[in-house]
Amino acid sequence: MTTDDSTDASDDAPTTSTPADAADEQFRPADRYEVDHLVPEAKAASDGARVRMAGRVMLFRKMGGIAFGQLQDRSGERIQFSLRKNELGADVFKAWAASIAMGDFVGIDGAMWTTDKGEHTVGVDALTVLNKAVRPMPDKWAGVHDTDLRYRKRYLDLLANDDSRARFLTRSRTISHIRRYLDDLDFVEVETPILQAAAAGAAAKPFSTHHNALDRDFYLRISPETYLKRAVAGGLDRVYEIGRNFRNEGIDSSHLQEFTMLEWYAAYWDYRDNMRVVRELIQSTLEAVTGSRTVTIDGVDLDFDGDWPELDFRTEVAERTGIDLRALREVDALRDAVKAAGLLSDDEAASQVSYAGLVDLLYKRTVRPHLIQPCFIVHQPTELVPLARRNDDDPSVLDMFQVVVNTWEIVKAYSELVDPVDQRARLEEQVALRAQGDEDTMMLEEDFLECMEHGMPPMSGLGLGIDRFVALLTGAPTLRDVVLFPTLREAPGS
RNA sequence: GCCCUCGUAGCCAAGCGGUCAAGGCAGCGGACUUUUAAUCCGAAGAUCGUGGGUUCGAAUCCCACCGGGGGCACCA
Repeated sequence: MTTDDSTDASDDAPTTSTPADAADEQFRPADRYEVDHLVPEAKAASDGARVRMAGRVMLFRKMGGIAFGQLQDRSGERIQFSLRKNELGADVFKAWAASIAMGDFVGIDGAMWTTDKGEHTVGVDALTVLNKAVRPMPDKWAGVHDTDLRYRKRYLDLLANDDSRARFLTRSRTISHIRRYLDDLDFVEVETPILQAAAAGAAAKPFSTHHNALDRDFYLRISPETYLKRAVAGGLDRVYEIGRNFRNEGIDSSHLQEFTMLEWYAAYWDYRDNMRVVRELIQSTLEAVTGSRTVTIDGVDLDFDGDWPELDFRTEVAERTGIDLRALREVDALRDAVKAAGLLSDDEAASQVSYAGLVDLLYKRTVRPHLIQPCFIVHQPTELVPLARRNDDDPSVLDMFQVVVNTWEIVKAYSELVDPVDQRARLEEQVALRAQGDEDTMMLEEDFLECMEHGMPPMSGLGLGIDRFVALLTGAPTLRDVVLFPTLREAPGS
């Protein structure tokens, strides 16, 4: 609607679709708006260049015959725009200046010019108010600090706090980089069921729900593992999935009940292959997203460069506690030893009915809190994961590793158990433990066992907690800061 | 579930037993043609999270509840 030669037509009334009396009449939102410049592009354009842009008004100030505002678009950057009385005419200037407020969405069309103070500015000669904000913006200087508000009304947090916006962009870039990396390794991205008849693939308490048409209860998946293995059995040798898992457990800074997990499975790989690939993936992602292989959190530099130390699970436990898991292979004996050493309280020790649970708790309590720099912790006792392959030289441990950084476990991976006889036996142990009251056991899926009986290639799988990884990359102290809309209690009054 | 802590207008925020609960931003009215959190003038906006209690008197002290944060417990 605006042409180049209308720019200097200071005495003509500019063409416009602006509702001049927005305050009086009922405002009706506009429809689409054609844009040809983003903020950084407009900033780079020379004086006199025509630009057509749309975005949110982040600042607006009027002073008699000129008004300045700042427009922010999806680039996240802001550009100044101006309305000038001597170019627009008194009536149009007055009407337009009155029709804009902070928080509104506007389309602007005009020519670039530079103010006396040297700021590159869009001299608006056609203004379209695209939509009004009825509620006020957060304080333009103080922003939004209340954490409750930041989580519940994330859109305000995103508008007011640049670091919040940056964090979610980092999250997005991280995930795209991971996709590209795996695609280049010839992986296929797949999607597997979230509604599952048996919550399998991990030791965790599931959410349950009900399917009306089938009149059948389902669990929300706690892990995609057994479905991804079915896909590999079907000939999709390298598969990955990035998706949500659900675990009906407590919330804290490193746990969410709904979290995003990357899982992949590669036929003919073992856990050693995965150690190499995941280290390279993490290093490459760090470089792509942050430009460095070092991350600083709470003043501590975490150095991801080079090889990472490899720590033996049982050796670490022994060094920290004096307890020899190689000798103590049975739950009651271990519990007595732990209690005797004063490592866990009676309640804590009693809370774990299984050997796996007790070993895991012991490790989390005594070893993991000391693991700050990126490291692999390898060869967990066999009982810990019923889906993992035993080590050939020492069947009491698994061909397994975890990556721990800053006391957070961000990766767990192992060579997969593909022997249907061993698998059935180990899942039956889980069923027995559940019968003894251990809720955190794996459910037995007959269909999965049947799949394995049809034959599965040797493979190794890996899980990486995306939320934790992104929190690490962005220095966020809690997972809630890297999830746009975290689950919270019901807001008061609702 | 337990412990600690916080909750004052749309936002930021002072007040921590004593007159009508500061101030700023945003919004509203006005002035101003080069601002950069523009400035100036004016008017307005608050069940002080909710409900009880103590006190002559409560935003301020106590109890309960709701919500946030941190810690513990549970748990990837």
